[in-house]
Amino acid sequence: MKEMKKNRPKYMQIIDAAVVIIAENGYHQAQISKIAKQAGVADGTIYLYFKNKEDILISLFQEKMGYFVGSVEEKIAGKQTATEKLYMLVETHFKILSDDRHLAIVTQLELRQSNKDLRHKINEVLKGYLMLIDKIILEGIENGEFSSSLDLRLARQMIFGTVDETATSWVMNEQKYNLADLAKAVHQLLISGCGYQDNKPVL
Amino acid sequence: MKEMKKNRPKYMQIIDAAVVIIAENGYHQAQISKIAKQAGVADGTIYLYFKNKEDILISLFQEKMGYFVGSVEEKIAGKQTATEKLYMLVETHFKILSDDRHLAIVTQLELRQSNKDLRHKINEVLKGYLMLIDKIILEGIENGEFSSSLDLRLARQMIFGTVDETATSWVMNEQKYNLADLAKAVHQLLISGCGYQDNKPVL
Amino acid sequence: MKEMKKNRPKYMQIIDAAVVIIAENGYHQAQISKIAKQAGVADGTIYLYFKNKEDILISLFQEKMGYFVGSVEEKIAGKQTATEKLYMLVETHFKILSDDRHLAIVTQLELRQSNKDLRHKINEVLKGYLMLIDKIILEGIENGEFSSSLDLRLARQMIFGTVDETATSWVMNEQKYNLADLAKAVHQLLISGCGYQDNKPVL
Amino acid sequence: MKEMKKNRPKYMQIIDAAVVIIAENGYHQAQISKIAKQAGVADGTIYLYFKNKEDILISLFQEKMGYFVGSVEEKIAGKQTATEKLYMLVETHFKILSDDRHLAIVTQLELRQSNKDLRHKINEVLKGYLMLIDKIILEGIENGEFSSSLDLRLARQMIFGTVDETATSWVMNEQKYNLADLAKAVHQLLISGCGYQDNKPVL
DNA sequence: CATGAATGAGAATTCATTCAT
DNA sequence: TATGAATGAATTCTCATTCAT
Repeated sequence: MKEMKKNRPKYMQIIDAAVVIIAENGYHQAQISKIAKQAGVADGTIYLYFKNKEDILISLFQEKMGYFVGSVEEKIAGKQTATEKLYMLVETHFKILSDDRHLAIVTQLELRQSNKDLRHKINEVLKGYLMLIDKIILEGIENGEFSSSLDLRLARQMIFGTVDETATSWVMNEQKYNLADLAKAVHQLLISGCGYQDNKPVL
Repeated sequence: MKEMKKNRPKYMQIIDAAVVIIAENGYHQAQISKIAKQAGVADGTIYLYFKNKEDILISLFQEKMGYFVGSVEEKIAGKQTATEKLYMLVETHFKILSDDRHLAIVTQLELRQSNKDLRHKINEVLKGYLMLIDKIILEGIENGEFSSSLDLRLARQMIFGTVDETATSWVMNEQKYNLADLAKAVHQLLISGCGYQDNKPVL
Repeated sequence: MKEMKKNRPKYMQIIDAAVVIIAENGYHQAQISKIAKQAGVADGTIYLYFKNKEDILISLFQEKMGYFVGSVEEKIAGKQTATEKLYMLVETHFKILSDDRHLAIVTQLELRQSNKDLRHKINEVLKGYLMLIDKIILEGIENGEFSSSLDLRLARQMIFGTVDETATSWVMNEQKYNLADLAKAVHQLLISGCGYQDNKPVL
Repeated sequence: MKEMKKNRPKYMQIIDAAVVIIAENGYHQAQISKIAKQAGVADGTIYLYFKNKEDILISLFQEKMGYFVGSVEEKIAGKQTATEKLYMLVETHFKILSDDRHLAIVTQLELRQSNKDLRHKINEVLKGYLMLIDKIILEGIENGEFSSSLDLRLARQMIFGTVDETATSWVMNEQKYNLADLAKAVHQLLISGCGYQDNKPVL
């Protein structure tokens, strides 16, 4: 039944309105009435598509994170090496945020203000993305691109932590510079670290 | 005037009460009345030491982050190489959080629920810590330990992002494993990255 | 026009659905959408048969109270004395409620939660029943069965108040005992009161 | 702790304000803000004395019903016979309602619109009053004033049902006549019933 | 006749902050 | 200094009713 609701045009209309309103007003100033107005529907209509306010936020995150995972998977598909795949992940991640500045503000800053419950639910959704990272790491280890002594969890946390922190800093600096341009250098860092190793570019 | 207040015993008493209350109840359930009760003072008394609720949280972060920076600086002092210094930073960071589980919950989870304004102020406080990281990176580049092509900002974001994400995951996993034990592997990752480079342990 | 509507099958279908829904969910949880679902029609269809929600409840009460009055009149018809007629009234009243536990809950508990306006309208409908009681009392006074000093209104209020309170208590006690069995004793009380008067059973 | 609150003047101030507001606006139009304004306090102050809106209503009923029971007990104290005691109960009941027309509206009409939960709680409070009735009935049976074949529950339901219905009718007729004047006749009815029994006044 | 998606008004409650004592 | 009773602003969600199909 909910699947049906998701396919009705107002479902995405409301989610997109929520992204705009939260980005422009902040999480705590994003009242349902504002979102409804932005979406061009009545307040009550929101509740035909979402159980409550929290449900809007989780759905928002699900939809957008689904797009993240889908986009990355698509970009990765044609690549042969884990190194190249990791690059596509970083690039795609930065690209999507660059292309939708509202979304960037919402995912990097505003949604983190949600309470613990919501954050745990968001983390569940995030798992799909983290598993994508894991797959790349394991592939890299298997084919000898990556160090065989890598701790999967720590490597994943470095990759996600670095990408996320880079994106957050960019948003907090009001997106003044070009995030997408950083993909190459970030990727290089993730592959080779800070240390001097006769570093040749990896790509 | 504030300096004077800081020296009065109730100042730290209230901050410590805030850490406990926020850790145990969550950011949004940490009412002034609860903090006052925990601190053993009346609600109104809090306002003799802090301008408002936000001021408690910033002060809390300042005090604790000051301790972070101080501790790391102390540990670093005796080390010769940037590599060693980076290790001490990671180790100390993890150690402090391991030793004060309430503080870990507050800084890694709860305080991030604050609004954008407060987060910007917290970021100001964080700068002292980030500058410490910068100093290590620059030293590493200068003496040839680190790659000369490092982008200072990105390297800092990788280091902080990785350490922070590792700590946050640990807290979200209810601190089930030993965070301090991860310092070595995390440090290795930061120095050498994921890539295969005939990886020898760096320490 | 309304008469025509009453004859269409969906009219009673909706009223019966309302009885079930109100009995099972309570007055305030008996939404139009639930009643419509139970009746097997669309929400909007309800408004083809009833002006508004209040109109459903009044109509419900009218239909059921009409059945009450009709049943009592029928039972009374063959009886000679006012005493016997009063007995038939009490017995029939209890019998109808015993036979339809949903109806009992609705009339004794749920419908009383309606607002003052609706209650006044319900009282109008109730008048038909109260007039039946009046007729019995007057007949009793005329033929010497009842005290000639009876105040008609007070006697009516005692009879209705007693029967109603007995029924309500029975419903609030979850209909655990047999209401119909109480008819004789209640009737005796109404005729002879509490006082000791060499009480012989009146029937 | 709550006992302390009850003794602070604002406790009764709020309850009395609630009686006025509910009587004048009806149960569903008695918003907290109206009650607060009438009581001369801020909305939030209400919640220092009452857990929630329902708690105001239960407390209101408790306080007033306590006054009912207390008044009746006091009046009964000096009387010798159950017949006289029953008279005092009816008279006091009618007198209290006559003297406080707002209270009459609230208890006879408005409070009955409350939901089932609240009604069950109100019924608990009512038990004190019903036990008073029971005591009178039992005493009357023991000393031979009342019929030894009385069913306690039914007799109680007749007495309460009659008094309550009489009061409710009076309120629904907008208190146009004098309720207190009816005490004697109602009492006579309760003692002797409708039947002709060479009825001499019982008092 | 029948549908059911859309509407939009309306109110209880919390909690940071104040200020008289 | 310290207290804690009082303040009052601010927002989600429900559901009777409508009307285009």
